[in-house]
Amino acid sequence: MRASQFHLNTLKEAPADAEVVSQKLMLRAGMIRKVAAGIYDYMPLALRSIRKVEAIVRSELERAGALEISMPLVQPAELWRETGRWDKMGPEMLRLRDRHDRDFALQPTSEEVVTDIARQELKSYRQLPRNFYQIQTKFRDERRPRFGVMRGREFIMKDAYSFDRDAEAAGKSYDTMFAAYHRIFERIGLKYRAVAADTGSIGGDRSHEFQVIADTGEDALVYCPNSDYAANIELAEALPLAPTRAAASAALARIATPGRETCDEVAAFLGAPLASTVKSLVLASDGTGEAGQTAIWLLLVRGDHELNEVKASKIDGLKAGFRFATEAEIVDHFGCEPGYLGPIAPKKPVRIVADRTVAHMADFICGANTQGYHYTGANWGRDLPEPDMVADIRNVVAGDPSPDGKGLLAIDRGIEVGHVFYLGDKYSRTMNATFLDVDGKPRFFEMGCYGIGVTRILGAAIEQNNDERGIVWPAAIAPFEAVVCAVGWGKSDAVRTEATRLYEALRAAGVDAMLDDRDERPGVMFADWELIGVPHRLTVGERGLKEGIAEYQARRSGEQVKLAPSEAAGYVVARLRGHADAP
RNA sequence: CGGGGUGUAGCGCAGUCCGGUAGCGCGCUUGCUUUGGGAGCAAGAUGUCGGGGGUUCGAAUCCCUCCACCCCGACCA
Repeated sequence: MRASQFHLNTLKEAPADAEVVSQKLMLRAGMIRKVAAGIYDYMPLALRSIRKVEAIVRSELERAGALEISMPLVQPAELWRETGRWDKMGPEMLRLRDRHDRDFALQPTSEEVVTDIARQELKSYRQLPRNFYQIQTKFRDERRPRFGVMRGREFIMKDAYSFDRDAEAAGKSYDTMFAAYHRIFERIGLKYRAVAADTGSIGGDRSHEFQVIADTGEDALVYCPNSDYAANIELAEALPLAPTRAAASAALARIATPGRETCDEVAAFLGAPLASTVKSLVLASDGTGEAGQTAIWLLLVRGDHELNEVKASKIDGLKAGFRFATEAEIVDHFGCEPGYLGPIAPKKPVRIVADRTVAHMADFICGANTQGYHYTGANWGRDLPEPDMVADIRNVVAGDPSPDGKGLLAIDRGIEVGHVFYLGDKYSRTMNATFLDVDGKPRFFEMGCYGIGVTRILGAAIEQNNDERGIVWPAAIAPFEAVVCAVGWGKSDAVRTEATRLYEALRAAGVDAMLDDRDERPGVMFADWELIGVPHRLTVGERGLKEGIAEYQARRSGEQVKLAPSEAAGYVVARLRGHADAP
């Protein structure tokens, strides 16, 4: 490709509404254009990268035995009604009506349609296992789309669905896809981590997210550096930080703590460690109390810990859903406004759930359920009854013991770019999708689903790989692998000849190369290609040619090498393909 | 959905308080000069000032209303 024939449109300044670095850089590089909130044009540069990601995904999925299909973007409501998701999905699913007033949805995912395919196409166990995938535009009407392609409403996703005769076979399909995902992200060239993820209503332990490591990621990834333990913080088990409860040594005392409403403020005021305080969080679950009333819950975590809402949602009584209590409900049950709440003698009965660590605390500090007062020296069993329930309800923090007992946990931030999930018969059962097994009896398919956010990968790659000059693409998904910058294209026959020869040599060697023949000043060319993030650059100019050199520069390291023009193309090829004899 | 904010040229912004018919930088066009890190000079083009309504002799500016976008929160996974 020649730059004079290509479409380049770089900006010195990013649009003011761009928030994260990947969004700013993609806009500045002219890769994407915003059309509406969370909806973008993919310009030629972006589409080249997208196609490269897709090609890697395709080749690894085909190798894993998956078969590509394409399911409709516009899907009839009747299929979604079969599984109940027409109602459950809520406004995130964009709905539309056709001219006959029939309901349709823009696909946010395709379990219903693919299960419908399976129940019609897969009649016999002899046809199993089968794995269908598509790379398709998805639409999810996010309440707050942001971060460019990282959380768009319209995006490109690869979604695969496996069908097996039983759970064991489904486990093998899962493992196959798990391995394929590892190969995919290795080939793309990103630092990533596969972590155990929450399985929601399906249950079991078969769900992993593939997370690109980036400080700006929305997810927290917990891992143990000494073992293979890795989990999303939503799931990561928090052990009690003391193996047993120490004996009480202090007397209960009610202390005036005027205006100190947070654990931080109270600890500082009392000169006590934050870890000696207990934080009170009040939840409400509607319809689960006596006579169908709203039940009020008091959840206790140590002052320096945070509530984990996914874990809370697994407590009996909160499974059907919960919300934070209103201030009126809090005053009604505790006789006191938030800031001074505690588990000792609330005004009305509440269900008290203590985090494991809190259950092992002695002589702790908590609110006194009286405006302006806290207790110190509080002890379970002496000053208040044992908690109604002890559970793991907090987020782990770095330095916590690993659940596998092999060391201390560390935390990274990550961007979820892939998810593998064992579905069981959740969809096949509700949609009555069966095959005839070897014994001649119909059985429900055991299913798995596997997603990769193709467009999100671009954003994640940039979040992980950028510097003050712009994007630093991994070569495998860069829009171009190398660029030849011709300095003085318009006036020098020698430059034109040599730059063209280098470009042709790169192309002949299979390099996806760009020839910058725009006759721009060198600073303009360099700035453009550094912003766009092309990994390898060769510069040919009259000055260098007189000295018999072409200049190489690596985008990531900035390393510069002077080369004989005859060796320059080979040098780039060696660096790209990682040959052992690379200089 | 609640709260806050912003809409002026392709991008970044000033002008709005205090009404007088729109400007700056980048980008774009043409010419000349320049040519190894976002060139210089000169001449130009590009705006329904987010839309609609109102007040006024006159509205980017004041009032009403709608819309879009952004942020925070809640919600969702």
